[in-house]
Amino acid sequence: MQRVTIAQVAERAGVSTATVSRVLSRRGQVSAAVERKVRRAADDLGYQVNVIARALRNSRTDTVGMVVPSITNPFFTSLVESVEHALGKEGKELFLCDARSDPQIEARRLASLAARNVDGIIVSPSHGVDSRPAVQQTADRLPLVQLDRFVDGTTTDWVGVDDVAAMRQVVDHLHDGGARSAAFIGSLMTHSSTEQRFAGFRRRAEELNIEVKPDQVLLGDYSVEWGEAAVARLIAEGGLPDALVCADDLIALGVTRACRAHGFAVPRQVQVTGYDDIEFSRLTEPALTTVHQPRDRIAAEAVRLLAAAGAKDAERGPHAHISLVPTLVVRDSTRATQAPSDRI
Amino acid sequence: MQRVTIAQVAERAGVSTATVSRVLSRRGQVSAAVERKVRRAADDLGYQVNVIARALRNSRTDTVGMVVPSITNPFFTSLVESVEHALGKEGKELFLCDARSDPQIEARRLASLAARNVDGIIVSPSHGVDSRPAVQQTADRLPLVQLDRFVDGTTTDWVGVDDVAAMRQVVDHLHDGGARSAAFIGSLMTHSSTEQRFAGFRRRAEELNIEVKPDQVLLGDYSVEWGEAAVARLIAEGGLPDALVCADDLIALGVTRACRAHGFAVPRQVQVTGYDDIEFSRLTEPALTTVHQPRDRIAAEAVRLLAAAGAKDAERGPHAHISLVPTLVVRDSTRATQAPSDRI
DNA sequence: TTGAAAGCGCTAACAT
DNA sequence: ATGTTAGCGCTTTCAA
Repeated sequence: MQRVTIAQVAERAGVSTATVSRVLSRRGQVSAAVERKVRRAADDLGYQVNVIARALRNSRTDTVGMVVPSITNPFFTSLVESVEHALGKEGKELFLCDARSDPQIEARRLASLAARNVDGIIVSPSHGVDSRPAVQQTADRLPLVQLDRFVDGTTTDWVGVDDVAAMRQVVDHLHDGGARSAAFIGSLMTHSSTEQRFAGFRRRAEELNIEVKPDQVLLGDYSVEWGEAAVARLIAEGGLPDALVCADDLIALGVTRACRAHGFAVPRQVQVTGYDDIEFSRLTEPALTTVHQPRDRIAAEAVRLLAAAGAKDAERGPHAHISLVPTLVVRDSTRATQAPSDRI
Repeated sequence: MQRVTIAQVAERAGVSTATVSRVLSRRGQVSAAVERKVRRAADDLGYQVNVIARALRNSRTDTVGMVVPSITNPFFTSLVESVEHALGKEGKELFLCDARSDPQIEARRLASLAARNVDGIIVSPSHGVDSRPAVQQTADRLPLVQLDRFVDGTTTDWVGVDDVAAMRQVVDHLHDGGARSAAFIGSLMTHSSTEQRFAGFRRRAEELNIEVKPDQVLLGDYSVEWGEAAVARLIAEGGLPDALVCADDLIALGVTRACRAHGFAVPRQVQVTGYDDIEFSRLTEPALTTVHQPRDRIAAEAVRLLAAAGAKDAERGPHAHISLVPTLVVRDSTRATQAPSDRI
């Protein structure tokens, strides 16, 4: 149970602690013979570095913190997986925190990560406004990249997708399938993703003369339950439009299910689209047409930005906003494109 | 960017670092006046403890490590959520690692957690045999609890559900619905969950005279894809039995989907059951009958065991195996019970 | 009640 | 090429 220290290794190998350190952290010159002795002794004793002590000394932990709104949302878990993978290549580890969509918990997590001396933080903020103080404060102390969502009025690096361009593709596709009216089902406008997605949706719908009734813009949260509830409400208030555009796949899953439950055929009577392309989106009946986010790419860019920020350190350069273009994945919840009509 | 240290707070408050420490870690006696001065100074400077330094000194981190086979499996993420919640009440944080179902990665994660001086480790081992050395070695150094799955031949605390009892309920229910033949679709027998679940399934099937053809026990992995592939294989090799019993919900999701795709009505022609009760299990068409695992309870017990192990420290008491009884959640993928036949 | 000082395990000057 | 030593920021004796 007693931890083996560098001093014990040094004693056993008959050298100084400095030499052991040099060997084990592969810095500085050591003769082959001594190196062998040291490694031998370390193995015999089952030595393991004390990362804590090393971190205190180096003020570097080779650890990156990540905070996501919900660890049970498959989009975020797959994003986490991508980030962990990208970090692995740099020899860094990930410290993952779940904010439970609560800016207060989020603030605590951020503070705690900072106190742990993580080398940088990747955060997908829970709230477009309320997350600001904590995110900004954290960004002032150490490298921070916002992922997917961002907080209003903060100046930090950001990586995500071009929601407006994505929604343009979605609306075009629905229009090709014959949709002339549509509803939007999203979360409250409490974070940038919904805002952007809605803006993109609305703009393109207008351009294509697709009718969007004001009371057919329904805002709740990113959950299956909300998707189900929204459809019930639409039906109660006068029926469904040609298409239901959802701000994420969880909502779309609930929407699809509710449509079928209420006897509406998807996509024959009503087309449905999601966003994110989580694994389960292909499993529902019918499989969901959705927007695929290039997670690996997003993760790679985030890690790169973090590394860059860590390097320059003192001088805070201008911040980067990297937005990648997502692709539309057409499955069975929308109507097959019949010879796309000419559009301007 | 410069971190505020206890020394700066001490200077500003006009006291010694020892006093500051006493105030901030609320140990030892300090006069009210001095306490106020110190808190004031700390606030002014925006002081935050350096968890690293504290950990080095105390050799306690108030952090628990958790290693799961796959962070994209919703069962594990919801388990993680429960664990994090339970730990929060103890003022501890969670360091989460994904082993990607690979014992080698798992071993690295465990070593890295140990090196980080976590106070304890919760692990759901990736492999029933290959995970042994790393798990055992780690358990020798610090408090460790296995969750859900366990490694063959290790002696550590364990918390999970009674798979055999659960499968008994499943088989009884299917039998009530008229099933007289069944197939089992699981992962390779590389971890305890499948083993136990299969054992429970087989025993009860025998007792009830339900036919299980040897070539209708199909083993792959815990994934939707495998569920789909398994059904294709069954159909190719002579058709489906009355019931398809799956070792987890992901498999069952794939199985259900494949059945429908091949034109088999669920549950009219073939009944399907899952295991875990992940959120998505109620979303498929038809919603899945499955075994609900009491995650919060499992998490709470695990945290309790860890705390206990951390306390006694020196003397390693006997290890606890806590198995909770899960409940069957009947949905639409099995036939409604018509007046249960008398069983012995 | 408060302060001085040692030391947790490690690394990096600096010295040899 | 190797050793000596100071010190990262904190807590905790021990003295006063």
